Amino acid sequence: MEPIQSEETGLAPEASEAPDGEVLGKMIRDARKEKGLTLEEAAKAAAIGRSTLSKIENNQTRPSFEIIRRLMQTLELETPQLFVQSAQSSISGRRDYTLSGRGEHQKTKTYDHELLCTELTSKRMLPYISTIKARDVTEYDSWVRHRGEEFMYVISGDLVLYTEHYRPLSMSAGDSVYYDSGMGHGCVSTSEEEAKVLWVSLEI
Amino acid sequence: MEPIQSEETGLAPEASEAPDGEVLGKMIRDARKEKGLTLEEAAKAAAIGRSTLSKIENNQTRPSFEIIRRLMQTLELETPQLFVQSAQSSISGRRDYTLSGRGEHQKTKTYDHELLCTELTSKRMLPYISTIKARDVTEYDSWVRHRGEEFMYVISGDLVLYTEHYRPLSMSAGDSVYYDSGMGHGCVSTSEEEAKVLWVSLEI
DNA sequence: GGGAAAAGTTTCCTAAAAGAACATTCAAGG
DNA sequence: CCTTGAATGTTCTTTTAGGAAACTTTTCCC
Repeated sequence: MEPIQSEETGLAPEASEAPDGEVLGKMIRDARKEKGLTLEEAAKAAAIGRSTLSKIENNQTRPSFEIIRRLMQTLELETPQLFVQSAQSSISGRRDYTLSGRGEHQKTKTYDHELLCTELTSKRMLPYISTIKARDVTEYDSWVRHRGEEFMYVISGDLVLYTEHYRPLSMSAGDSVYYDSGMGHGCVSTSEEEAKVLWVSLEI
Repeated sequence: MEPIQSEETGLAPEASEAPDGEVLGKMIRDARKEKGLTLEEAAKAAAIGRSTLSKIENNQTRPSFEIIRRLMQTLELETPQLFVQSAQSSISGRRDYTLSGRGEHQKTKTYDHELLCTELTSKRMLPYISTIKARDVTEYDSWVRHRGEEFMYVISGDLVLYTEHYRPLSMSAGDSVYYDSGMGHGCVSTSEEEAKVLWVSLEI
């Protein structure tokens, strides 16, 4: 149901593998369920038809931008999510290497929360993996805060990222976040087992 | 042009004073002009019709979400802008936080590269996941090279990282490397299945 | 279980978006 | 001026979204 290509442009819709085909509907349904709303309640709140919402959730239609906008407000969805697509993964063991100048790459011992590179002074980004114990915060009672930007990727487990300015964000394996690390933040593992997270931090 | 209310819901569309009515079109036109594209070029790049784009820019239509998504990619528009009511476009506000949670990531036109964040302009690091097809190089025939640093983490699969100055490096799930991306580099998947790699790139 | 009520899905129809073709405007040269 | 070609705007047609209502499924009491 997508051959939306134009004769005029002659372009295939390659540039458009997006939330639509698969995940958009699920995303919205999840958000609705999470708020404990029925189709009717949600539809009413967003001022759209019940059937329309149903079709959207089942990916049976390509909603208009306007409709999506209303749903976003109603379900309090974060915008970027909608434009983004899925990836998932699982990992096993790990070794790390650091390639720097010219010469050899060296192996760093990686235990549990460990740096993923050596020769820090020559690098601007700081990659490391953290293991977050079940139901335990990474850093206690206060926000972690350091001028710069940070990218986080959940390798395994489930966790919640708390931030100073936003609602808590539930994440699981394969999810990622990019945020301003000057904003207070912290994690709690919500899975039974511990969660593994890859961080790449960039100081200003 | 707004009586979009439903008999069923009986709700007025109050909850929706958004970019549509006035600014959406302007926003898009501005973005296009800024990139120095003509209607035709932009439309082609976004795989939509020229006339459609014209109508959108003149607010003569309520584009579908899909269409907006493509335009966003093409024009590299910031997502939130589109949803923010602000009739006035002072987007200056802070923008920390790009979620790509719940397993959704934006896919870029770069075939199997999936960007893990949006609003690129506001970020210094560029995180993305690449799927490397079995026995296929990521980038063909020549080294990839771009001033800056790069961190790579193997999510799944086996691969070999070839670099200009070093011996090929075999890596598998969980391994990571940090290197100067100014040095030519490229990957080949050595596993039967495709390999998934997480990259975080930092330009100088 | 059986029957109601609620939740969700599908159908049908109307209104509107998307694309192609046609029309217009605009900028340069002659 | 008056072309000429590029860029944008408008008209026309086809396709599809969106809503109401009919229909199906699920839930949950009795």
